[in-house]
Amino acid sequence: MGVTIYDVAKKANVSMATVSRVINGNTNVKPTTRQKVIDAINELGFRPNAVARGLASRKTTSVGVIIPDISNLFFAELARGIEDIASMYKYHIILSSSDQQKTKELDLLDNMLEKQVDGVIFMGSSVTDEHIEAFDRANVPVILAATVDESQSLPSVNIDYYQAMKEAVESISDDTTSGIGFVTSPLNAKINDMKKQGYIDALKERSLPFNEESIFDGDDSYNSGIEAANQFLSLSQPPKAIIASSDEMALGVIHGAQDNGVKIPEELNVIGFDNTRLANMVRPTLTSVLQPMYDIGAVSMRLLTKLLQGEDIEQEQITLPHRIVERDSTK
Amino acid sequence: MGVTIYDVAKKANVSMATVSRVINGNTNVKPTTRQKVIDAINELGFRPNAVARGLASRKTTSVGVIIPDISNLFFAELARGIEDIASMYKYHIILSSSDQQKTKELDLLDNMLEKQVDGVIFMGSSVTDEHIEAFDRANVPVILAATVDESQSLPSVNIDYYQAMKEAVESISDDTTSGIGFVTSPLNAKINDMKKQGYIDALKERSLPFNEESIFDGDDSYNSGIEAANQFLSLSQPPKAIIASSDEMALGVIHGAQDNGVKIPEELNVIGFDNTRLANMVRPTLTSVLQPMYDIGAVSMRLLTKLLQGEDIEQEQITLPHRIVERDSTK
DNA sequence: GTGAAAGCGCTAACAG
DNA sequence: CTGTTAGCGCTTTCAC
Repeated sequence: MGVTIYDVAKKANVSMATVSRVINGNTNVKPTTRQKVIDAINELGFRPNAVARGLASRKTTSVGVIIPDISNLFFAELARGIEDIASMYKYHIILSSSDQQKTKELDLLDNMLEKQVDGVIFMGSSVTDEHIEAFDRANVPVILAATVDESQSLPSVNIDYYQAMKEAVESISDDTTSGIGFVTSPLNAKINDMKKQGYIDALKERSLPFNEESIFDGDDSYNSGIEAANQFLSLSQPPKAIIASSDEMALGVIHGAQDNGVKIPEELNVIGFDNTRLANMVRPTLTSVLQPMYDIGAVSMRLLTKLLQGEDIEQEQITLPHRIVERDSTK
Repeated sequence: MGVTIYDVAKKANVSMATVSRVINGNTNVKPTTRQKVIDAINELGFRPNAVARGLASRKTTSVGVIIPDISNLFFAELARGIEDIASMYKYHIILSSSDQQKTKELDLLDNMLEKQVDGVIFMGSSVTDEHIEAFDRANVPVILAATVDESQSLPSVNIDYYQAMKEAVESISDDTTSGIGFVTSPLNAKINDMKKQGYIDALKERSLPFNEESIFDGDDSYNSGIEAANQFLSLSQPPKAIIASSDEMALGVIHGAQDNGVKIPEELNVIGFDNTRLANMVRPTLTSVLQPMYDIGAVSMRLLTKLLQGEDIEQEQITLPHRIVERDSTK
């Protein structure tokens, strides 16, 4: 560029300190002086250099966001939540996808810290001791969004996955004979484990059958939902309901079942997870466990701003409400 | 933090200049010295400060990305392409959603420039003179991704929207009596105009009827697709085919038609645009115009790295290939 | 092959 | 209310 705070100072016949004050909205400047400076800024087309400011102030007003995959609907929605609040508080987002690979996650964190981000929002499948160590060394606040850490030592924003899943199972109408299938995935391993536990406990409470065949390990894709349906329907005693840990897999289940001539919901109930826009884009429409992705992102970022600005925090581990949105794929 | 290049220098008994050389892989350092420095770096847990480096070198290795809406499947995919190439070349991404509002776009650009980004990738609905001016003042390269600018003065990456749409119309089987409907949206106005022109020209060539009723102005949402279907089917002479400018709207069209008891593709052909994952998640599966979103992002970023590193550019306005992926919603 | 020194553009005491 | 003066941590000539 070229034009600096110093050029502005000269043009306005003041010191650079005064220019700095004007730029930063410091009130201790006489209105006339302020105006002189503002005029000079406009005439010169001066644009403050945030890098220099960052070096001097040790604050960059940018936060790092480590996300598994930005092209995934679920995370993209979450990212939007983060972003909206960030821009509301004048922060910038440095965004990187990790594909949930630990080395990549750790590398990204390091790179972001080199860039002197003021804080980090982390989304990942599991939080290992190595992660915790790295977060500690970071010296800036790190928030977990839609990510659980068993040690509970980090600020985080989640829903109660265990309970949500349990309710999903309970929402299925009574019929004590046949079982309920569950389609899981390795993505977000920790969270899916919690869902699985909720699923198992709920079955137990209802004295419904459970065995290894009750669970299908998908990969979070539509196609693995189709495979799951085929698998379940080929059992000697097919389940009367299938719950998938993502909407996309649930859509696959619906279509897979329909391709087998199974009527939904009459012969098979299907429940998805996340209540993404997809839930409305299928016939029958999909009953799904609403997980407020956007809000998780927004609340995470808000929490981070509080941490950054030294505001009081009542609660560092936040649990947002979930709810089952009933549509036509059940009952 | 605390530990600086200076601490490392002291510990290794060299000058900070030498440490700097080691960090930057400068070859003019004696191997033994280099090793001493590296040891010191590790012992101290030194992490270079990219902000200071940015100030001194006037390069930040970060690029700004202005995107309409990161939670939109189409753009999210594009963003992933940008990101993958960026990280391959050690650049960071500063990402912000503009909602295609001009003021926001311009503001974001300004903010990013203050942060001294080395370049910008811009996605937006239309490129006005004001945009061009702002891009000029930027003093860093700006690339348009999936965004057309009539003046053709900026580097850009797109497909041939006009031609793609024309081919979509041509792909519909002959039947000279009834017309073909088009569902458009204000999003990406410029691009949709080109599609519209391709649509109109193709109709003309096939001597198919065209009037105002042939076009439905949607809003890019699933629901507006449903409305479009209702609207078209209520015409005295309903079209025998409907093309939507996005897959999500096309899905709406399919379901809207099916809800009216219309059989697809027997009674109505439907074609979407973008060939997103959605195209496989409907019954019947959706024929769609493949637009390589990921590639558009990747190629844009690659182009930017070339510009940034002074590599030779053969072509600044890149047109990527498109293609119609036929599925069960047509013929 | 290595060191000294001068900035990069701005913030932040500290005076006055 | 305003100016002076140090840095922030690193890169980059220019010497030696």
